Amino acid sequence: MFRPVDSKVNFPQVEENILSLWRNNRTFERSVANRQGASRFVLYEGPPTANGSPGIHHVLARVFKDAIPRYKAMKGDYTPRIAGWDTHGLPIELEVEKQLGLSSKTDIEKFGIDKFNARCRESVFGYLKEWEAMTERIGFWVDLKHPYITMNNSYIETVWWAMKQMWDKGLVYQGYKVTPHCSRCGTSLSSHEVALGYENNVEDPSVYIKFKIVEDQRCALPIDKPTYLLTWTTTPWTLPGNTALAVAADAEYAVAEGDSEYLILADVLLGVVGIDGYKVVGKVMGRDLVDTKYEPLFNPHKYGVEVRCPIVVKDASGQLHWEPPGMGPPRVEHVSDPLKYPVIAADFVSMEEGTGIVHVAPAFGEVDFNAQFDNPLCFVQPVDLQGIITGTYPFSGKFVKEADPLILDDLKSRGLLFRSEKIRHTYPFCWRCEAPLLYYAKQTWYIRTTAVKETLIAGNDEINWYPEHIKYGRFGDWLENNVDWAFSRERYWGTPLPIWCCESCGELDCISSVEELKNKTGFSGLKEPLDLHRPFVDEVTYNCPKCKAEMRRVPEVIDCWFDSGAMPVAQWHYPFENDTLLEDGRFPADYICEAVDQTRGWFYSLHAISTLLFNRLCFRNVICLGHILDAKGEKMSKAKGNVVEPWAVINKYGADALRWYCLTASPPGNVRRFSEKLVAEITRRFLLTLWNTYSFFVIYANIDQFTPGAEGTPSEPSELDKWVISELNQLIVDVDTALGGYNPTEAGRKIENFINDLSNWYVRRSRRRFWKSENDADKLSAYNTLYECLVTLSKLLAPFTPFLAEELYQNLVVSAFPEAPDSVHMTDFPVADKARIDKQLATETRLVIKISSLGRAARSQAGIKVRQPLAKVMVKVPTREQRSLVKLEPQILEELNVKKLELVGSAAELDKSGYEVSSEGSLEVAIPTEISPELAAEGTAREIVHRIQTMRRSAGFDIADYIVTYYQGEPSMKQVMEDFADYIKQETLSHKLIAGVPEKGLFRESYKLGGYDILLGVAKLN
RNA sequence: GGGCCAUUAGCUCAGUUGGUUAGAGCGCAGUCCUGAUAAGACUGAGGUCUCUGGUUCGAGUCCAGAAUGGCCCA
Repeated sequence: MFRPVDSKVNFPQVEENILSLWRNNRTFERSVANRQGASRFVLYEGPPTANGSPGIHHVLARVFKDAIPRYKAMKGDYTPRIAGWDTHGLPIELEVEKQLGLSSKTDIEKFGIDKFNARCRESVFGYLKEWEAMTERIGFWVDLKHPYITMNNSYIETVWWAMKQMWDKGLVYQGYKVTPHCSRCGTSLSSHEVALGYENNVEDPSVYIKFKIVEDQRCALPIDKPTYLLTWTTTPWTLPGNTALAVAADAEYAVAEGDSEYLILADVLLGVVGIDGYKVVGKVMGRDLVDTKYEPLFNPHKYGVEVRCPIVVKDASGQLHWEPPGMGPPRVEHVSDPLKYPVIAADFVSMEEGTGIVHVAPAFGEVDFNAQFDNPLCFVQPVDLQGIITGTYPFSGKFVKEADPLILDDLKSRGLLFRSEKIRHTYPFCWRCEAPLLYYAKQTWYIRTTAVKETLIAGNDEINWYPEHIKYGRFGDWLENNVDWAFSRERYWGTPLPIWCCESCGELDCISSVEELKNKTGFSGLKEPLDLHRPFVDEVTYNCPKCKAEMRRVPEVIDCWFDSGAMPVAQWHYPFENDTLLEDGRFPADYICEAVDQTRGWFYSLHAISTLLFNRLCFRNVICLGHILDAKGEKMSKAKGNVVEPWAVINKYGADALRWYCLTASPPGNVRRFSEKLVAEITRRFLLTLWNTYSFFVIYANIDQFTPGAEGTPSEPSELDKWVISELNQLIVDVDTALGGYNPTEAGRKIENFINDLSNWYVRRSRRRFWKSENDADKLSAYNTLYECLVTLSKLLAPFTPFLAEELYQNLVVSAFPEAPDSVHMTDFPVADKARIDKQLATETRLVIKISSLGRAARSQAGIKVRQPLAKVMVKVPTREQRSLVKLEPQILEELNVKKLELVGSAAELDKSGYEVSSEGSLEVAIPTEISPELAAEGTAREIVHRIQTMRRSAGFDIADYIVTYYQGEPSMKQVMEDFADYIKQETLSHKLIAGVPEKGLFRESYKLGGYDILLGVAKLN
């Protein structure tokens, strides 16, 4: 006996039961352990940034992370899966700042870095609990008891080791980077924070400035009047930092003559700028303006500001680098007056706004800054980190925005301001304090990833990307445009940069382990218990190996992307432990899966770090997921209130419904719109269809005491059985192939189609076989067949809907075979028996289904219900398909409720009157519309059976209860009851049919059938 | 400003190497079937396959450009 199954099911409840079964039996651990010794399949879990509750997009990723290893485990691989948590980083700091009401770095330092970091540590743990609960509930099997945690000392120590490897290879250097900087908070902002603070309709100056040419190299400009290059800017305060002007080489520039001067600007922008009173007297190509020299607007020598002249050099690998790329203070070279700045060519010059000549200030803009790599430029920084103008300008000491009008006044007085207007545009502000952000070049630590660029690109060739376009698209492009990794952050809660610097001579030293640190001469300051975070490691000092002065740690921490990218080694505390890691199969990963934003995040940091450290690939296969939007296609955000809460969905529909949605609803790489409706639809269309088939099987198998695998009556598979078994084996092939190719979506869709066919054709056409009273070979075959389908399905579904699969398996297999593995997740993945795949039978059955469909359409057109038997159905099919039809004739006769099938050769035979025809393509199906009295009587009998069946159900009888049926009606009704007595008794499990008024108190109903009245009553037999 | 992806019915998605009349599910209207079914069948309404060019005997499919949306980077 199988445990009885109610057709009314509460999936969340079923899942909770399975969860406790797994918990009690330690099923996950055992499903891994029982494959020990087999070849390893490695999943790297990209550690979620534990700075908030898990959202629906996290569920999506975790479901994809789960499905593939479950499949591989069933295929026989050893698949330990380790959880991980990303615990460092700015998002966590910001959350704590908010909790504590702090708003700047000064605030944090006043509060105390030790106390601040302690709060960060606490805050992270709060979220881990929630993540663990979610992870377990959605059935993501991963070892949560032994996770790697990026803030652990052992993890940090490996990150230090990794850093030192790169240091020793000469890949770490200090350089400059332009970052969005908040002058009030005294810190850079991450791009994410910048995105929070954009404001539209900000009023700013829109000014045209003239730069006077002092040396004309190539284009023979007129010399009778001064000549000016006309530029446009919205940030006048950056003008003192100007050291170059950029033009587009291929664009045409106009030389316009005015009363006392010539102006040069892009020809196509003449109309936009508007230069009334000037006359175009010549044209010059941008490339011919290059190397023209002009006079600084504000000569830094004159205003006490340093001029730095970085030098571009070629390194050993042929790469160009801006000097100083190494350690130590930036090189300063004396440049004597007269100071002249150059015109350069650049591809960022826009021909859509401005003048086609772009003001370049390397201290203040990223493109400006990067222009130095192509051209030797001076570097002038007249603004400090508080946003105050330095030097001795007339506007020194002012905040940059306040200096704007003073700068313009000064230029105007010197005749260099061509025009001054206002503009409204979008500009970023600090989301915390609303100060305008300044793009500002600051010193930063870099990893020279460009040194291994070619290896990074070559390594990518070996990675399988799903979807494929990421490989040479988003990821490949990213690698092609590789720039050195700016990996330091001026923050508190992160892996401290393990670099110590001599206070006196500037000597730098990179530390690779705690042990190494402790062995330094003059070492002191390390407290127990050991905590490798700030401020504790900041206390550690030792003697400079060169000058014996004190070595102190540099203040920065490491970008948390470096933490997570180091997980292949750091999770194992390599090389301090697990030193065989690289050879024993634990590296690289076979599979990783994250969303598409990780191309520049984790996908890159993994790839880069493993290439830098080992010159090896880090992952072989990667599924790259698209983002989830709300039902309207809008981004989910707390502010909009359109965030889907995963718990709500899971508690209502269950984890399997959500999992199935994630895996099959749309291609994984696409953006998807999520709505609860779609999960509800999956429950109805897929899960309930399967459940009903399962519950149907259990109900009848228990009535008939079917025992799977029992000896006895030999079963004789019908054509229907052979067909569904053929489809089942084909399904195994398809699902296996798709999952092997990292395509759960296609695999799932195939399963969905099969379950539809199983329920809506196999079971529908087989119902009578289960229902009939004889226990013959045909019935046994039906049971065996449906049983095989359901058991195989439970295994095929295990990676997708692990709960439902387990429920089926426990009831259908474990209960009947005590020696079987005690979980579906410990079984072997089904192997197709290709001998049982009959492609011809599949095609033939498709044809039968099609003909049945056309037959029903013809009935519908004629207005004759299926319950009314008809004499025949006439079918026109191509000759070669006629034989198939004869073989499968019984299926058509029963489905269409007709007495015989007639094959005809031409349409003319069908097209006579008295017939209703329905056709599609070359297929034509016709039914006679005439109903003989005999057929009508039989139809009435079936109608009566149907009514009695409905009454049985309404009366609440059990399916197997025997009853007595009473009837009273007009003579024709009575006649039918008598003529079809055996049939009616058999179909309705009526022990007797009694003519007479049904007793009062019985369940009774009166009907009008074909114009005649009949009163029916049913009573349960004791 | 650059790159990648998407755009097929009201909604969610299929649509193979270019080849009959572009499909499914949901939703809507109606009819039917049903002692497994919260289901199913049939019919109907609903498509300029985002647009514009091009290649071809033939384009939803290939090419070019544009629009809209999303993501990433500036």
